[in-house]
Amino acid sequence: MAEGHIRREAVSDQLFAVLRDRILGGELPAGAALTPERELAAGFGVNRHAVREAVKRLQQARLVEVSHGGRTQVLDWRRTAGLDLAVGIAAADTGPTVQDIARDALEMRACIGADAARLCALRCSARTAAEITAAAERHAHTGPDLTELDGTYVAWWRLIIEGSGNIAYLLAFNSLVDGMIPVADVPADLGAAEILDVEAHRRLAAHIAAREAGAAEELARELLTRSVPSAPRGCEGVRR
Amino acid sequence: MAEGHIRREAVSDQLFAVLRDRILGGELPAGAALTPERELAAGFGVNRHAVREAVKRLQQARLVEVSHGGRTQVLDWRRTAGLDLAVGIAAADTGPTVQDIARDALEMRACIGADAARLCALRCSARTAAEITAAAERHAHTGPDLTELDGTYVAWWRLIIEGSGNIAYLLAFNSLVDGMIPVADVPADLGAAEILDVEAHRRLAAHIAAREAGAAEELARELLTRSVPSAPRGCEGVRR
DNA sequence: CGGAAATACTGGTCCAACCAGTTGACCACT
DNA sequence: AGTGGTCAACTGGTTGGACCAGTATTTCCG
Repeated sequence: MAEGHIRREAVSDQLFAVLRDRILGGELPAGAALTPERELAAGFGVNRHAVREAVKRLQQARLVEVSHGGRTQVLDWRRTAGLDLAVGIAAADTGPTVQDIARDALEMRACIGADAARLCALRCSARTAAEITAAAERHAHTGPDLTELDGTYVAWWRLIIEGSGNIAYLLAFNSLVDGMIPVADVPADLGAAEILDVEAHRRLAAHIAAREAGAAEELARELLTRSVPSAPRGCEGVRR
Repeated sequence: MAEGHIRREAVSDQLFAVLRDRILGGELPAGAALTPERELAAGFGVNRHAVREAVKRLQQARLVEVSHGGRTQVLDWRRTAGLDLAVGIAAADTGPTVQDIARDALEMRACIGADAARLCALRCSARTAAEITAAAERHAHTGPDLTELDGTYVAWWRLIIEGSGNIAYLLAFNSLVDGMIPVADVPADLGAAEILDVEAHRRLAAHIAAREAGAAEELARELLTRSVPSAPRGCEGVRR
């Protein structure tokens, strides 16, 4: 069972990744016309249906605009693409580095997590508050395995986000968790001070149970910003 | 030309919407097996490729998990789906109402917008700060047309978000703007006090230009929370 | 020259296979 | 009885070709 699973990636998935990276990398600039499906199929030596599946995904990611009969146009991803694309941007070799994206995601996590803690203290049921307390305790007694710890930690935060009653936060949380899996190094490096601080988790759970919204928000923000590198990055924000 | 253009939605798009709503509506619970592609094609009277394109989109939205040879499994969207799905959730007749989603999105907008204003004051270039000031002025002199006003207002906020240098914020902003278009009623109702307060926009731009991060954050939060209904919604947060 | 018709694209859909994995029933062997 | 292998019947993945439905371009007539 030690053997790694030999996963053969589907053709349309590979194609999607290639086209996505071309767009995010600037090789296909906004406004340009995407190569026609038939040409792409011929060029990559695959069937047109596979190309169509890939293009359909580009369309859903709002990276292109497809018009029946006309040409498929490349959109400006900075203006249209959604949060689910963060992982793809990191994958593209051009533009922001993985570290940049990771920092941004951590910043967003702190911002949303703090507000979710506040809302959770305001709105969650007593039962949910008890669950959060129990989960904090469970996390405190989790073995030294870092992967396992990370799992219980994420599960704990999920409870808080769910308790906030804000579905947008929940979905954004999903996007961040899912997108940061391939960038798992960062939490391992900087997150120890956050994940291992059992006492802070207990206190945050207590704040929520006591309905102390302000204190919960403050503590959550402090806890979540420990992992955010306060790097003096380039002055002009979003770079290409 | 008076006839409204009869836009024939693509078959795969309709199919995607139907399956998505079935999943979000709970008709296809998490863990259940999706009907095989061939059966779906036969049942809907369409070609299997159209079904495949729809399923591929479900997969990208992380609503299902497809395994070659095995059955396609329905996932728990509350644990996997990303922010781009917010609009779909509102469309499903079961679960949260459109008002719920709108409130959540407005809350998230306030949370991110405030932090983006803070970061923008800290990190944006002088040129960007000048652009933000100019855009605020431009917005102040925009005609009484509400749609037009909304456009300049969104454009102004986009500058601030971009100036924050956080790509995650930018993408989430895109998701929110894009997702709230079909729910445009809410801003029209409650957003007047926010959109029309030209003076506050000028002050916020000035705070950013003066690098007063704290003041910028505070004002942005106050401005953005005007539209958030402080409704005493159900106690237990995320409902099905 | 202007505008309508013909033409050459592009994406959208369909049919009919076949390849490639998974599953489970069945049977032979230990 | 339990174990292991074989095989048939699913499942999704891919291919080819054909045709429909819109759009863009060219052509050609008035």
